[in-house]
Amino acid sequence: MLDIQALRTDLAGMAARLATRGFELDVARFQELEAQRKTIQTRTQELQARRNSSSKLIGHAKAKGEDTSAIMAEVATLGDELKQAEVQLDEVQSALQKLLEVIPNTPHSTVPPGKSEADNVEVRKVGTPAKFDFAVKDHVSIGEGLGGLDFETATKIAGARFSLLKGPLARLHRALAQFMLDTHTDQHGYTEVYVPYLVNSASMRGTGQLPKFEEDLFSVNAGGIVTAEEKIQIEKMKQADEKHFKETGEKIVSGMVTGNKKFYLIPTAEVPVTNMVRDEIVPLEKLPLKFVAHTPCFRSEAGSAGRDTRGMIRQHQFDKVELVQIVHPEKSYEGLEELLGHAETILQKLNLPYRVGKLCTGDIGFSAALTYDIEVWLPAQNTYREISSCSNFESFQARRMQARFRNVQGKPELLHTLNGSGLAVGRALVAVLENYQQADGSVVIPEVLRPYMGGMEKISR
RNA sequence: GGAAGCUUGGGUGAGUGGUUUAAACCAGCAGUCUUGAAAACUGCCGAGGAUGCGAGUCCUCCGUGAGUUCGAAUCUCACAGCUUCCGCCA
Repeated sequence: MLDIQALRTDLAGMAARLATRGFELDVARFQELEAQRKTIQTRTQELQARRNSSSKLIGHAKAKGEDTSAIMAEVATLGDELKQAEVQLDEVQSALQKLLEVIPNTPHSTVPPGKSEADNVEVRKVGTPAKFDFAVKDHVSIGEGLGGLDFETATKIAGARFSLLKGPLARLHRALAQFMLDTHTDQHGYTEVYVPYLVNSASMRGTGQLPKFEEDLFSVNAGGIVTAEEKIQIEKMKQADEKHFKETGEKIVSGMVTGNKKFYLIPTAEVPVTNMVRDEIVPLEKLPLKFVAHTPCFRSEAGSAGRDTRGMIRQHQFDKVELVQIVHPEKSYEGLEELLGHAETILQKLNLPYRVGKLCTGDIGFSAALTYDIEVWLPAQNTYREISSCSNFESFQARRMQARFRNVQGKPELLHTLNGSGLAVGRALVAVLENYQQADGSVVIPEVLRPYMGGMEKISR
């Protein structure tokens, strides 16, 4: 969420910055709502002040045993007007909030201008793709050839966009995750955390997935899956009950129909980990906070029908090791470079060729101010594919979450949040299979992973 | 799933309808004293917001949301969370 003060003081400037990333801010609407808010808020507060002082007078008078009927008659006339003003204020405030919640972050000044993925800027290329003296196979053929990758069974169990790993390949997948976690905790100073995979809507709101991207998420209702029709039915029953109790004045008994609790499946560990500091004031000396978590990630892939349908590139469920830093605002860009380096280390240790790119204004995510993508070389596709995305969100998420620290003056100030994949485990597995494949269909295990594979050097049929 | 209790500024915690503005203590900050530190003493010390050039004035917040009232931390209802016990369970 953007700073509403920034919008009030420099609306045109903010609109211009948002325009660079292709977002058209409804300036007229904002101004209209702001004008309304100002009028209504001032009037509401004035009425509240009058009510408060009159009520206080009644208290004084009653204490002295004086007659209060005159003041009470006067204050009684305030009631309706005040209630109406409060309702109006509430409406305009929530309209403003709604408008604010769907405005993306402003890009950092160093973000290259551009419209799409094609305008992203390459920062560096590391490692050289190996030359193969045989026809390379993609990870699907390699995995199936080794008997360790089984999409058919996964489809039977769950459906499209799921995968099933078996034997040494399942272990290799686990080895990758373990290796990443150990590297980040032992060498990069991150604290490992284990977190909930289901979160509430407040957490999704905090990191920016809600309210705008609900269709990308999976959700569940505690107490069983509830269909849309059932939901409507429950809502009707609730309303009928409420009406009944209001009309009759009967007491509502605990255990009557109540709302179902909704959980969202995390699309990334960013959500639970970053929300650790939601509504917190972190002491200055605790900064920076650096957390690493290995979790499954669940994405509906609603907008990507037909894309990457072969293999395990784009799945409804995949594992990821996520790096999160919660830092002092002055340290966030320093932190981003550091975090990016930590993610790169994994690829270097695995000896996988990759390149780093800076996303342009048109391709950058909703909440991010600056994003680096790391793409790993996939020989079968003869191209680099995204395996990590490292972003600085500045105070955008912190403002939504009210995540703050106490500055040297002792005043609460918004933190900056950063995160990046270190790395996507499924895609790392794909990269290892394809880059380490041999002519006979076997796959050599990268040296750093062998301790996690019981010393195994190669996976063959 | 059942029962009981609880939820108040960074922490502990008083506060059962108005008489002052949420007491007190701890932590924190500043100062006095001291060669320095500690102790002691003095003062400051929740968050968000409106308005104003400013000093200031005002509003909101006692788990969340409704309600009763001229007036609610306090009364009523619902929900959430925590603690303990019972049941079930990996």
